Amino acid sequence: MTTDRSSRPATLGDVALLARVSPSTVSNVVRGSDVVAPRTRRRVLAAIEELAYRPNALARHLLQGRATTIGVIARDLANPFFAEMAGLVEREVARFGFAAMFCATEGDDEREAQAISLMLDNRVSGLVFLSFLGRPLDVERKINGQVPSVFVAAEEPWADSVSVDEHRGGELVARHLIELGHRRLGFVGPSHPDRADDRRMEGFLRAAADSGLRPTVISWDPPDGPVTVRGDGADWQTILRGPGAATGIFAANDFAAIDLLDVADSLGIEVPGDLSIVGFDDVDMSRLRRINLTTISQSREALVRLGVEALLGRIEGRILGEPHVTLASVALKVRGSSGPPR
Amino acid sequence: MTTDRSSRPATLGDVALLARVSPSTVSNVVRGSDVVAPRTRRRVLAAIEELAYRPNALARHLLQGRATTIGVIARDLANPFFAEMAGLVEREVARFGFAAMFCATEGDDEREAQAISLMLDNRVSGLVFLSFLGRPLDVERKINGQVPSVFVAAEEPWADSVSVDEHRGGELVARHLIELGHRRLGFVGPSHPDRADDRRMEGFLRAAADSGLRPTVISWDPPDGPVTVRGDGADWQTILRGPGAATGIFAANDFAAIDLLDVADSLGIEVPGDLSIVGFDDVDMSRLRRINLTTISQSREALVRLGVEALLGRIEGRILGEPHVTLASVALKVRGSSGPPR
DNA sequence: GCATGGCCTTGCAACGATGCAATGCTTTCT
DNA sequence: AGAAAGCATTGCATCGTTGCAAGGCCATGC
Repeated sequence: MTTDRSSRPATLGDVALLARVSPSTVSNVVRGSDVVAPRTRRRVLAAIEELAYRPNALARHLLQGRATTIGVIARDLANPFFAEMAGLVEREVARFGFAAMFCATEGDDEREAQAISLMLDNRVSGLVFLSFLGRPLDVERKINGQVPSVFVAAEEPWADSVSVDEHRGGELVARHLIELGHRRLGFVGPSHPDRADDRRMEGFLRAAADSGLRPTVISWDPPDGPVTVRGDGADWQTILRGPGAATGIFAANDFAAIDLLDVADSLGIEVPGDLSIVGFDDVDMSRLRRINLTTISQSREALVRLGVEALLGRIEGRILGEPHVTLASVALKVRGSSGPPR
Repeated sequence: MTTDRSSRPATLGDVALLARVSPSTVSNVVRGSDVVAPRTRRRVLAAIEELAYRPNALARHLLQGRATTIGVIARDLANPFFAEMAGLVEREVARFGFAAMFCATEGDDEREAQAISLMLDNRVSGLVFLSFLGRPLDVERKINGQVPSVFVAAEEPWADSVSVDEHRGGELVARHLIELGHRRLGFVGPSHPDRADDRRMEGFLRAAADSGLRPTVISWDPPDGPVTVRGDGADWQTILRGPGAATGIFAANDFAAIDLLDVADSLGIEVPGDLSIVGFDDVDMSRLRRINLTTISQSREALVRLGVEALLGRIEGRILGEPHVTLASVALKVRGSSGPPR
């Protein structure tokens, strides 16, 4: 009746005692088995109510060898693109009764390794990786097929992945800029062999080459911290200033693009008058009038939904066999940061 | 030697068998007890290595009655302010060996209740709430003193909390605008009795009243979704247009401020010429030249650090007694969105 | 009146780790 | 040589739940 102030939470046994049945019967009621007689069930339910009993997930999971928990590993939660996706993953898996553990690695391989261990130790049922990994091979070795994994907005050959057609996105950007009349193109972004950013770049360069253009490229090693532009001065000079300066630049992601916008502003370069900028991701803030960034949009909801679907399929054994890559579509969203060159 | 491809992860018993000792001895080695003889320890360590043994956290936690896991409950991970803090909480608790579970409630009380149950069922050692709750009383009843809890960037009377001096922040904004020469002030923001936003407003109104001013107030009920401005047209007319229109507006948080900026842009109202806008939080994007928002800054790192410190203190029993409120300091950061009225 | 069957209910052995109490094995001292 | 002491190792009960096999009980049928 009154809330029980006893320190220890009630157990199956406590309920059984109060309802004058065996623990097994209580267990049957809790799990909704249909073998329990109605009047017994009612008595047990009353006892459960009275003691505010809740099953101990740890015990259940121990017995079943797996926790109904999904691990989410993101590189950088300070980046709203991934933060929002992390939230979406949690929402999506919660629909199927899974809890979500998470870790933001901030590009630190050490932390990432620890996080994976921690999650494996807790016997998570599956892992969702948002964005790419530090040392993918180490991670593969560590996970060693023990737990179904899926990469969202990234790809690794050894696991399922859901990503957008990065290559095509890059192409769309190049075509857009070329159609506007730009001839001197540029690319800025981090460089990760075989990963998303590089594919965006490849698509961009390929389409440019088809029109006989060779964009200037500024790329940098994957940062240890959050992804920003802030390269050194020399590079910026070649791409932003001087006779050969680009008039249309593709930034590998919206944050790089927005930072670039900031740099352009500080140098007195007008956008889109002097310089057109196109990003990739279509993060929330890109639609603000003050930013108004032309960009490639990808549906974070769709990515996450597809990713979780694939993961649960593996967990439940519905999906078997080789890793599978799901591609979601991309679309160019023209806003105010791109226009014809002067 | 070679990686073991067996499906089942190795257990204490497997290691014991291989090392020809008892499970207890393996346990002693794993837990770093000093009673084990060096040569035995070496043999056990070799076996652990060979089988790639990792202790099953579920079993350990079951025995100890508590998981070394912290639950993080945020209202809205799409809001970078909270998303970043969630990441910081995870980083901070990881330093003490805790894993982090999370849930983004998106303002849905139902989801929040479920999330709390899920975390209690998993026997988390503590809960961190980022921002306020849906129905605080229900939550209190639910948690019922079972688990130490701390509110970060929010306050609830029944638990420890770490927040900034919201009232003083509001004051600073009012003084700033008044010093610039503004006489027609306004406030926009969500209204939650006894919570952060209202305290910001109170501080603002109080300081304004001290100068004989009575700002226009537009507030709205706590949204179910993300926090944005997007009120209806009528309200905006009174505060943004007409003879009594405000020339200096305080928005309860940076997102509201940035949205307001967007509205002002769309109406052709110049900032800061026609209208000064001041926010609260100092989120990352506020420093962008394109946004350049005058705002009240609070250190998210400091808030999280203090919050986790308090929580761990409770968990370890170092801190006892009544709930404690820790206040962190705030500072006005003057940028380009505020200036003297025309 | 006793066996048969059908429902419910219950005992019991796991799951993988922990920690105490108890054991075994040396070694040393008298 | 025998006993005491000391150190290293091990048995065992436990944590809260699950699921199977076995048991109890009642009513029915012959």
